[in-house]
Amino acid sequence: MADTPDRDRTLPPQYDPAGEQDIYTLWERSGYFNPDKLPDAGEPYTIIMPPPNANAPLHLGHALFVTVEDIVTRYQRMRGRKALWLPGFDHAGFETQVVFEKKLDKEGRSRFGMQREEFYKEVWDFVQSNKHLSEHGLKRLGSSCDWSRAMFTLDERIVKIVYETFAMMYRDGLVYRGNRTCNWCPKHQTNLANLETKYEERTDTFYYFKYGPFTIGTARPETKFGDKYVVMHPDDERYKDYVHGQKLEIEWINGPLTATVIKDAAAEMEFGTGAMTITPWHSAVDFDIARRHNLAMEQIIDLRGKLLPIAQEFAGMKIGEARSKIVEKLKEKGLFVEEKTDYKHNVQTCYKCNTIIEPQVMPQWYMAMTKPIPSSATQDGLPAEALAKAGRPSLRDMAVAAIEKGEVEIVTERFRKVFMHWMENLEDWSISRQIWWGIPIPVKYCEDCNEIILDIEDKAAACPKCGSGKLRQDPDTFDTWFSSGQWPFAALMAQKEGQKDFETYFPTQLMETGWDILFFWVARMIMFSYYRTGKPPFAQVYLHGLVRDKDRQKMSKSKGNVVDPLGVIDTHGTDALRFALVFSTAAGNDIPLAEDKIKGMRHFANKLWNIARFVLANAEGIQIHDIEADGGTLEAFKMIGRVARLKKEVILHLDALRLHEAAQELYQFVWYEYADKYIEESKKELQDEVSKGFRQQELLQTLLELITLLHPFMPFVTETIYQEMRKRGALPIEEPEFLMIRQW
RNA sequence: GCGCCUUUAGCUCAGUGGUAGAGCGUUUCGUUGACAUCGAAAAGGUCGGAGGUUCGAUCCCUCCAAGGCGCACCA
Repeated sequence: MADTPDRDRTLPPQYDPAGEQDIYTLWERSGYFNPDKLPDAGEPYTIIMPPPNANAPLHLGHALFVTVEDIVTRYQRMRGRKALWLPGFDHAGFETQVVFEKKLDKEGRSRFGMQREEFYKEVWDFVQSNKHLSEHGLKRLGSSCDWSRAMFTLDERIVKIVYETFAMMYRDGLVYRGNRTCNWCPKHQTNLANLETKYEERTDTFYYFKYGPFTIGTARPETKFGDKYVVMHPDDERYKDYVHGQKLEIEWINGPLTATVIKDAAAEMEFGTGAMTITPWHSAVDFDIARRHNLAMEQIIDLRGKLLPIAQEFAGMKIGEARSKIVEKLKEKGLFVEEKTDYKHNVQTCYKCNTIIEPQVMPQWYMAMTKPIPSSATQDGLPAEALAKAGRPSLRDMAVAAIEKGEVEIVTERFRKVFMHWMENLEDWSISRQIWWGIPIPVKYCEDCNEIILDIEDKAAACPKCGSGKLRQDPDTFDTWFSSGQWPFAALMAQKEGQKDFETYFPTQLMETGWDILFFWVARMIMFSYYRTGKPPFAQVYLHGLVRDKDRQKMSKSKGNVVDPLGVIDTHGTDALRFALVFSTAAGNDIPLAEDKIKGMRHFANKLWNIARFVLANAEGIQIHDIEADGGTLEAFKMIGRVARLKKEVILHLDALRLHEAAQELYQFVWYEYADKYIEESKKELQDEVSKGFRQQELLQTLLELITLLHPFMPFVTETIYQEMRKRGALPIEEPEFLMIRQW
């Protein structure tokens, strides 16, 4: 339209998401992501971002959490709150090390051939570059978080806080060194927490062998070399002639040995023959039996999963290949009774590599979950009733009380139940890992007297007990959740001196994360926070589900169904992706996300754009003013009244974190009420010179209200429209520079 | 073993104590200015089954069926 006088005033008929980055730059430069810069902001509203793992590119899961947290942050900001959304990145210890080792493997290298410092340095660089990529991705998603406060879980100030907590807990006896069965992954060469293992059903062969006068059953003949205890239930009539402690000379795999009869209720009468031998070094159940009766234990399998010299001719063999050979030998010796090949049982495996966990007895650090916290520890913030009820509460009790009291609200009832059920069965948490990437455990051991020396400043030169100068640094690192569990208070405490962030922004209001890390992370954050600060870390927990593909399949690289959020943004725009992620998505439910849905939401963004185009083209040169002052039409008040009612609904939904309902109401109102009915009517009204002026006002005012309500969901298209209105002088001068900070 | 969840239109999912909604899809019609990334209209559901509470249930309770999930775990 070369002959149109106001050519630059004609908006293109399609919304172009390519301009999103410019809008983001404007926001960022404005400084308003930093709540301290917000004019006249009221009470703080804080969300601590679950720090993305700095080991991989962003996926749709990130897009989802960003969308939800950004909607809430923008909403609260527009409601006058001093809204802080604090970003960060997680070094993600074991996870990152696994990713990095895979990378090494591809290059034909291995960490076992590297110096620890060299390895650490390479992972550090890898993580730094990933952090930059992630930050860029988060920005493209429209995150209105305060980058000036961004933190990394390995920042010196964070580590210091983590160490302080460890020291406090050590003095309170809440972390301790325990020498017992741990979950050893022979592939990754580290101990794992129970949560980091899973059970897989396998069908194996179950063998019966003659063990002196008994027939014992086992699925693992290869562990049985050292078995010199035979256990049965005290009430088992079949074995009533044998007494506890009785010695028997028997013939076993590698010759004669003296066996001892143990009576223990752990042996189930219904299982197998009711008689079993035990291998305490490689089974937690057996370990408990051995400890109850003070029995000897011996290691049979080394840390790589190979048999030790006790296995004689089998020594050095991988347990897998040794099994059949050992059975063969027992057959030759006439000790074999029978085998059943349909034995179904669950084997514990590493959650990362599926390798079968080989229980090993070795010293690890543990956190006591159910032990009463000594009265010297911080307990101020606990509700009095909860304290009374719990007596001297443990870490677990504090978390349970927090939920029961409602100091921490888990938004969906379903997850509250799941949480409580998990808390009931809580066992001590093993927090040490034999990996290199992570926060080192700040402990030294005296080589001469074995004294444990807590040394959080790395200054100890001599053993305080025996004076020896021979100290050995604990080579292990913390479970990454030990540090991220402290994140809500640590990320605020570690900010610049004088900013008083912890005082201002803690406790936070909302924790938004995936339900899959409810136990790993949320539960631990609650416990750490009460312990360290006496307060809950957050008032509410909103759990989102997994983003799946259109066939409800989990997205994974191996299936090749991974959708790259940045690719989606390139084709459909951030707003379309964001709206698709919250539309029709109730909290906690998984989200099947088809491209069609994103496309549909892109149509909506475009619809909004064209609504604005129509309104602006038909209200050229008009500035919004108070219609009531000059007596508007009845229609106008009806429309404005309806928008006011819509706003009330949206506020109710958003306050209750029903983002999907707010989104649906807005969608339907904008499209079916405002566009299809009101704008269609307006075409006639605008022809009428008498009603024209009012109608222009109504159209503009309604548009401004609607983009305001939609802004948290679709920040880019709404801000673009707002800036266009501003440029054209449609907005009164008292309106703010950005829609982002316009108050509802 | 302990516990949790789901079952609503062809598909994917919202929702409510008073006889149901959206997106996508389907059918028919309609394009000289907001938008074909559109408009007008339509088809399509006894809200898994049985029983109960209620004046009234898809929504509350019980049982059943199918599917899914979490925790724990016996040699």
